[in-house]
Amino acid sequence: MESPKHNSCGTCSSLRKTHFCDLQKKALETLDAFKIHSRYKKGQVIFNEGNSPIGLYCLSSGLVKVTSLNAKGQNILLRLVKEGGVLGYRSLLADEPYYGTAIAQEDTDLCIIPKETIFSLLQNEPALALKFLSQISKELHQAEARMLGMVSKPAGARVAEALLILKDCLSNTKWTRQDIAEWAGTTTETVIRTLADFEKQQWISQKGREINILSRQSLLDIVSPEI
Amino acid sequence: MESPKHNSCGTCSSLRKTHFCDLQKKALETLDAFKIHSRYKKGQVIFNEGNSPIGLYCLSSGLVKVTSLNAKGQNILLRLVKEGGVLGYRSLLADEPYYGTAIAQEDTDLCIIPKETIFSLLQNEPALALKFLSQISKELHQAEARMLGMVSKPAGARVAEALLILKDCLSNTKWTRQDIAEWAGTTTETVIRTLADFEKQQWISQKGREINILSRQSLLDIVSPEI
DNA sequence: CGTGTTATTGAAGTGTATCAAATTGCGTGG
DNA sequence: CCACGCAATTTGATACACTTCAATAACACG
Repeated sequence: MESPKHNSCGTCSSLRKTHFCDLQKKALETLDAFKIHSRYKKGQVIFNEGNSPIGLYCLSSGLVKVTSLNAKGQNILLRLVKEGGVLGYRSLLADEPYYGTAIAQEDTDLCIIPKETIFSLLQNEPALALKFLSQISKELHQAEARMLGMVSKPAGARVAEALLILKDCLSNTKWTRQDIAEWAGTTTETVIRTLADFEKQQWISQKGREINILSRQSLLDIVSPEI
Repeated sequence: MESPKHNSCGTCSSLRKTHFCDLQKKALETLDAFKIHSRYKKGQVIFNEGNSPIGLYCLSSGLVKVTSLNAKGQNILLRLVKEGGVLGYRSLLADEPYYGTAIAQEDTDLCIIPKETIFSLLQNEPALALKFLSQISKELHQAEARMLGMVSKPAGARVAEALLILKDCLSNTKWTRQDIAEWAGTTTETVIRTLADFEKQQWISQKGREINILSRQSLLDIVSPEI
């Protein structure tokens, strides 16, 4: 693995994918001056439910999942963040404790931008604030859409959706049946039975724990059935 | 009914409850210059799912509900906005069409702030942008918490929650069993059976279509049961 | 090559949806 | 002001998708 070349945001390979891509040199230097680079191994916890945010996490590589405990004591996968994405901004901006736990799903490189730095940037860089506004607005949409799905779509459709999203996000990650269940808001047993069903329909194939999508369209069809 | 004294935001009775409360005189004058006052009677549609946002709605009085159609064709109540609240900002900021329909639940007075005006304000008033960031972040939390509840809490708990929220929001509004069902993500029949149950437990009383909460604590207990 | 984790299968139970039909409450116009 | 008619509410019976629990099988990892 190459050594982390994170002396400067300007040379970060993920800069162009981040919200900070359009910052002027001077603002980037401010970022550089205060950010703290950090590295997490697969499985390590980045922050815990209940913690108070100390800053914003910006991923330069890897994959992080944020899960939250529901009323039945099972975890639900709230979001996935990959390189170029930001993590922990919701709680930071709302000035609330984290309500989810962030775990490195793969080896992850990230920078922590201290609270004061990011708030100062947001105040001095209107374009940056607007980018955050736009992103959170989109996530709010996704969250509400997902809520609608949870009450109205059968488990099969939610499993299909989870499959597509997880595969899209990172296909080389070893997603377990439980990961799928946590996204779909159901149990592992239901996921297994549903996957067996999908296989019978020739929409996917399973060898061992691997899942291959054979007909993406068929899955999409049951996610959003055309009336 | 008094005539709408909406010549100026500075004299608006709801100003202090809005995100615009801390604006300097000059910025308020900009708002005044471009805003359009409008009035909706109970039941009237303010915007429809699929429409493109033309501006931001700021309520000076009344109550608006935003609902969205789910996969089974039933409506789900997404949010309630009362005086001082803003409406339609999510789609505006994300630059997406509305995915919900806004209906005046009561006679409503509001001002439409054109898209250009609000974006210009957000760029020139960092504090305003931060307020919006904070609000949307909180709503994202609520949406995700609600999603967790939808998959993990039994219908009874969701009905109790809906009761509390709808009553809190405006107790003098005539909420129907269907309104409750739309918030709880269930059917009117289940709501009725659940309410009958609550009445038997002496947590509420029903006379005709009226519902009175007798023991708020008991309802809270089943919403978030202490383990 | 064993040991713990993940996956699989089966049977039983249950919370809710669904459908249909009766009843009540409420606003409206005669 | 009453009666009418429609909408909202109520109740019952039935169905079923999904969870839950339990026990076995396959896999991956040291």
